[in-house]
Amino acid sequence: MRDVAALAGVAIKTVSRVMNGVSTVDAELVGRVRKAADMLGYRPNLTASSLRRGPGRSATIGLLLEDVSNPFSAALLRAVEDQSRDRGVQVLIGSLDEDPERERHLARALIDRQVDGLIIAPAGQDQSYLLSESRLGTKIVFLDREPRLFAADAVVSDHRGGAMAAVAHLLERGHRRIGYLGDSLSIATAAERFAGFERAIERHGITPDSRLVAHGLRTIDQAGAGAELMLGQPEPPTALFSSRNVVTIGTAKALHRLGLARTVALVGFDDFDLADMLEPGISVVAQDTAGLGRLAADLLFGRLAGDDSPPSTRVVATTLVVRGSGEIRPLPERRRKRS
Amino acid sequence: MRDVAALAGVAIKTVSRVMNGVSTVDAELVGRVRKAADMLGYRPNLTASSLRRGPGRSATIGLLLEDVSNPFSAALLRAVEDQSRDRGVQVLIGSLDEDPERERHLARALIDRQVDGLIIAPAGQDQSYLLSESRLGTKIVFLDREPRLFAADAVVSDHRGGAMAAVAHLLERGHRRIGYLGDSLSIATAAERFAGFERAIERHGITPDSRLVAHGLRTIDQAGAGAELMLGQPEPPTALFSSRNVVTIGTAKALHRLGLARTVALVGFDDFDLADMLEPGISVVAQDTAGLGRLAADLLFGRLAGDDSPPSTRVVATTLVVRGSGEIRPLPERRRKRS
DNA sequence: CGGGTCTGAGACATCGTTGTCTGGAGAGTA
DNA sequence: TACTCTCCAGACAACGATGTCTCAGACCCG
Repeated sequence: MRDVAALAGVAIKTVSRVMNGVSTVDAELVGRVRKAADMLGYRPNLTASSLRRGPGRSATIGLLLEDVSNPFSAALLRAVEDQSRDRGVQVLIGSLDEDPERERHLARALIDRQVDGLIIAPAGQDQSYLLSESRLGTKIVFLDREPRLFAADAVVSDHRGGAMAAVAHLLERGHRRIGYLGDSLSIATAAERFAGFERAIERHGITPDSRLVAHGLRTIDQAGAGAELMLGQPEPPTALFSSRNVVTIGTAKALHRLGLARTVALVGFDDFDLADMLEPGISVVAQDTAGLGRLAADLLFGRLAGDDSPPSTRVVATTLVVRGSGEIRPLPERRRKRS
Repeated sequence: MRDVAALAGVAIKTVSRVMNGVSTVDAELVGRVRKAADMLGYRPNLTASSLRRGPGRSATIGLLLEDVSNPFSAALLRAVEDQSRDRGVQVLIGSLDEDPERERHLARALIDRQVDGLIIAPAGQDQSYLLSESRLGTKIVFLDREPRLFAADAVVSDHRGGAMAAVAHLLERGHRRIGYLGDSLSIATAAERFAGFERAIERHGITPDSRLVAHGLRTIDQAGAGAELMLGQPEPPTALFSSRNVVTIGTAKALHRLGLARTVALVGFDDFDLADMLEPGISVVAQDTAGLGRLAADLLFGRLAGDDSPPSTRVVATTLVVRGSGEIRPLPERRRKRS
């Protein structure tokens, strides 16, 4: 910058004015400075710029997700990136892998890099550590899961409502023994979905049966094993609700292995690629991933633009996608027993 | 920092030394400073630090991929992130969507933010613009595709060799009319894969037939339409090679629609989730995505650590994954004509 | 023709750190 | 005891940019 100023024969400050498009600069000087900058290949140093300008001006935000290589997180990332691109904002990312320790660590690392804002899909049960961290002015928005012990905007899917809709769909088709397969209850979204499952069957006057509930399924293989176990019982379920796409896939594989893919109904939470290509197609409750990411980014940029209304949580609706597996009806009692 | 120094009764510089773990500080002072920093909730400003330290010390790198929400890119991202995490380095990301303009724009934006290094899966045909950009010391490594008109390290899959292996696999099963379905030839990797396809069939003494070649397929639907068109010809292919996972999926769908899934063989380039759950399972040439990402990150960190050997390209082997669709044999000539 | 207003460019200080240099205190040696 | 050497903390300047203030000159009006 000093060199540009020297070459153009003006003060450093004038170069700064030109680069920032300040209108009170003489047209001839603008031309001289531009030319000098081009000749020298000058590029402004945004690090220095954001240091001087102070908080909230680095044009960089942070995004912490469960795992950027998982399709759900990847879709959120892409939506946030698209909203940021229009504003010239860059995105720093991190994967948490359900590790609360890593959540704290990465949130700090990003705040230390002076991100203007942070969007977090939290792994832990307690975000109070952000109280001190956010004092420097970093704006924070939560995505997919609400914060605990910390007040901030959040954007979440209607986990409970979506789960209720899925289970109601099975109940309407005559199922009474519906199995639940899901991830650990310590994950807030899994707990919400399970709550929706319970509420739906209780509304139908059905008593929950602990033999038809499996928690803690984290991988395709675990889910498959869990499903086989549940279906191998004396009085197996006639329909299954799985609370997560990994679990849905594992369950679908198990049904295929057991030859029950056209006999036992299945509705999963979370859509996934190729769900429509399996036989039968897998019915799911789909989240509006693009909408979630977009809304979270919009809220964050709103805060950065000065919005200081009280924090609120936005709930985004889910959609039931009918593809075949969820529309299978239960076999009449006698035939099922005979088989 | 000033406040910490005041509270601990030492000079600012001593606080700096303590925070950076310089060993020549008296143990008692270290204790005092630590305590004061904790009390005030002091966090160092890495922006200022990297400004003062100069280039190559921001502990941030940039990663430009085709589209972070596509599983291939997402897997690369995750691998790079994992390598970076161990070194306390954060990752800025960007999606290029095959747009050379955006590639230049984002590369600049990241360099302006003083990233220490940049890993790029380039969209354009010409990376010479980086000559001037990289003068400030940013190290650059290419991933998935080699640079043009710019010398730098690159890590790529063996696109040509993998395609040849896939086609050879079909030839070994007796196929002579093998169709090619792929993305635009202007994409370097697609061109390489097509070259592998051509080489393999020519080695077998088969003359390429332009009716069995379709380029420019970018979406699942386009691929499906392309496959239907090719299979509807008077002398349709008995086997298909698709050069990309999106195309493979579209093609598989088309085969299902036409009832040919168990008649026409299919091998795709790129693995994808659930390829093993379809009927038949889809045989593919799989890339070692984790290995590609890891190697690119390692090369970059090597450069940042001072390695200044001449740039080189590393080629990572592919693996043929047998699942059923690629092992279908051609129907005897008479039966095929009759059907 | 003089005083006041307005426009636009430069000097200066500053953002939060860290590299370099200086200097004082303590230890070891002759 | 005096001198040198070592060790460690502090003063200072600088990284690259920008907010604030000042001031020179053009312009206008009475």
